[in-house]
Amino acid sequence: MKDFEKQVSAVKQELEDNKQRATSYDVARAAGVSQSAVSRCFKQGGSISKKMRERVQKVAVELGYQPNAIARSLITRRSNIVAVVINNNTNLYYPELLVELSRDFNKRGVHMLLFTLENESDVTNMLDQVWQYQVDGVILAAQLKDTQLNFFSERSIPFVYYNRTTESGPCNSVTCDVAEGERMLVDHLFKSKHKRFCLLTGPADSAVSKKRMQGALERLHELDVDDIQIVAGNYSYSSGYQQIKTLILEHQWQPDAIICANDIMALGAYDAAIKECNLSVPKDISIVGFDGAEPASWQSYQLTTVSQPLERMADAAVDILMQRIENSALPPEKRVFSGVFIKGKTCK
Amino acid sequence: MKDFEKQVSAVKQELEDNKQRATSYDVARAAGVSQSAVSRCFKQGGSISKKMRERVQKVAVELGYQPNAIARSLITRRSNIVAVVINNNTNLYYPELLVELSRDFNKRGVHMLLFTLENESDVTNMLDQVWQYQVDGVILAAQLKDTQLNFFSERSIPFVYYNRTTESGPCNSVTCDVAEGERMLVDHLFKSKHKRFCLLTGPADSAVSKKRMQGALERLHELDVDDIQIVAGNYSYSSGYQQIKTLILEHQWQPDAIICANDIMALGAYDAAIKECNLSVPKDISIVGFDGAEPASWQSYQLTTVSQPLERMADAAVDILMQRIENSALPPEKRVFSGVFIKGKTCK
DNA sequence: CATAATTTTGACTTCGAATTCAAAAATGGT
DNA sequence: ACCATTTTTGAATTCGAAGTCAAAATTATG
Repeated sequence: MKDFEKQVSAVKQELEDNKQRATSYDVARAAGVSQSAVSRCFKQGGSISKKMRERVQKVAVELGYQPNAIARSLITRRSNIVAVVINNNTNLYYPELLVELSRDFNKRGVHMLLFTLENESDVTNMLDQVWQYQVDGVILAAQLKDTQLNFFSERSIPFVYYNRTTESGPCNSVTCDVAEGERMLVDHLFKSKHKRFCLLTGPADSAVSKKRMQGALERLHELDVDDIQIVAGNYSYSSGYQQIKTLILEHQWQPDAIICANDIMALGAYDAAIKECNLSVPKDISIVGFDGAEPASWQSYQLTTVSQPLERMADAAVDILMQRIENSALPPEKRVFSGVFIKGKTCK
Repeated sequence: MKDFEKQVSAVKQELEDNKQRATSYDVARAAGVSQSAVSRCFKQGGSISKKMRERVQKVAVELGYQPNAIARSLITRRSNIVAVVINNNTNLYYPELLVELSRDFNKRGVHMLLFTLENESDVTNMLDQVWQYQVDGVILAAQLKDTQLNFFSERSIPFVYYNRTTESGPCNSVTCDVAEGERMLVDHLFKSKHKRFCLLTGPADSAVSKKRMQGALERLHELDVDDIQIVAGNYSYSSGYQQIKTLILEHQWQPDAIICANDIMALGAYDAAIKECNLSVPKDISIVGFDGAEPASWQSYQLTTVSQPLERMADAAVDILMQRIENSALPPEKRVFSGVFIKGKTCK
């Protein structure tokens, strides 16, 4: 056995005895080089000779060495971690979003720290954690107060608002053109002679719901429709079900079209209309949603809706964020995508 | 202005000028104490006088200081980060799981690094990242090869298998008693005189599907049923739809009961039976699933299924993992939960 | 072959918080 | 008021990789 190999296995033995993981110093010692050399060896484009690189790499593999990302982050001031914040109490369709974001970030060697918010205290906690963990950036798929957004700006942590934006002032955001989408839906309903409209909203504090309902209302007003009833749901299937059941059976007010703030509620409304009110969809009543959630396309439903281009929106969000991380001087950017009208079978 | 306040605002100014975030040294300097004191102040049960704590805290707030979690992790060898790995190409119901895990971990001040796997190279990449980021532990809601599991054991990274387990040898896992669940379903069908069974499986490489289908098969054999057809799906709604449509319309073999590897496929099967084959459920054909996914309970479906106690399972997984993180000497533990039979309306 | 130009290398410092240990301060008992 | 005991405090070290800079090794040039 050569001296070289002897040294390697000695170090290896020592690490095992002490149950320690290999550090760059260990690799250096085993390979008979300096720690700097090991570091450079793992750095893209580091100034290092081929011979040295091979030698170090061989030892690194032997010892199971991988650079400690924590230590690296400390000195480089780059954690390669981004926070993704989603709002849990809304039934908007986030699962697919997470997968999509994860795919995009991983491609760039960036990792996702996931935060799910349920109440206000979660928000402040999240802000603290984001700060403590030195995340490089944040994707916000949750509604925050303006003062909470300031938290990021003050600390120059780049962030992108997903599916939301700020009305006043600049910020990075990726949204779907809600007004346009709702217009398509309303126009479609109007053209087929619907007269009495019910709007089924999301939770009162949801800006997304507000935006969508407002979009629909505006168009309805433009078309001089004023037979409108507004009912408050909370994005969930059961809220859609209950609200429509109550509206029609108890309040005895029967719309000929229901415009829902999201797809899942629309499915609830659909089931209530059919099962509870003995109505036929779309003969007696039409129903539309918004999102393009998977179940909306199932045979039993085939909901008429506007589908958000989730994949492109996720790509855009990641893109915008990564750009600001690389170059903090870039000005804010709002990217707006058009939704796709899906002609289902829940409208006349 | 007192000397004290003067010093604080001087430091604050300096940080702002250099666009630096406050460190414990800055706080120490501003408060006229040592860095050690600042550190102790932020440590639960640190040996520090009330007066000092208040003084430091006041300055910390003033400077917007929060301990740098990265630096802390480096010295404490505890990142307070766990990796959660989910398999993306299966349509099992993970979204709720993520929310549940997130809630539990956050309660304990632990954060989730999310990994979604799509192919084999994602796995090796994930393993490297887990190692590099010094995660304290791992929740595995994805199928891994034995050699890949060894990666964790060799490095003594605690991990918990979710919804899966190893047959041979010990490991931490949280599962639902699949055999028992399938037995309930089969028995239910058998009692109501079903004779011809179709099993609709998940993807061939899914251990979960294998387990579930095997459970159903075993019980069927015990009951001396042998009129069984096995059809391969992939957990998705559309695979369920297509496979059942094809089976009944083209192969002209009509079962009187379909046992699906998961709920979402069962819903596809349901729709295919009704819309494509003009059958009535449950009069002509019965359908059962497994999971307790949300859409299965919707009025249009009301699927008969076995529901997994997701919340308790998530709690258990977090619990087991955190225990092993605190105390690495604990022996492995397999926790098995019973599923809950949900008598829907898709069975005679 | 000598010298200049270039590349490669290693010693040392840095990032920011936690911890050890000894010194200093506060407290208690008489 | 004195000494013993306990509690607080701060100086110094540590974690592991990356970057700076000067020394050493290599290559190029006349």
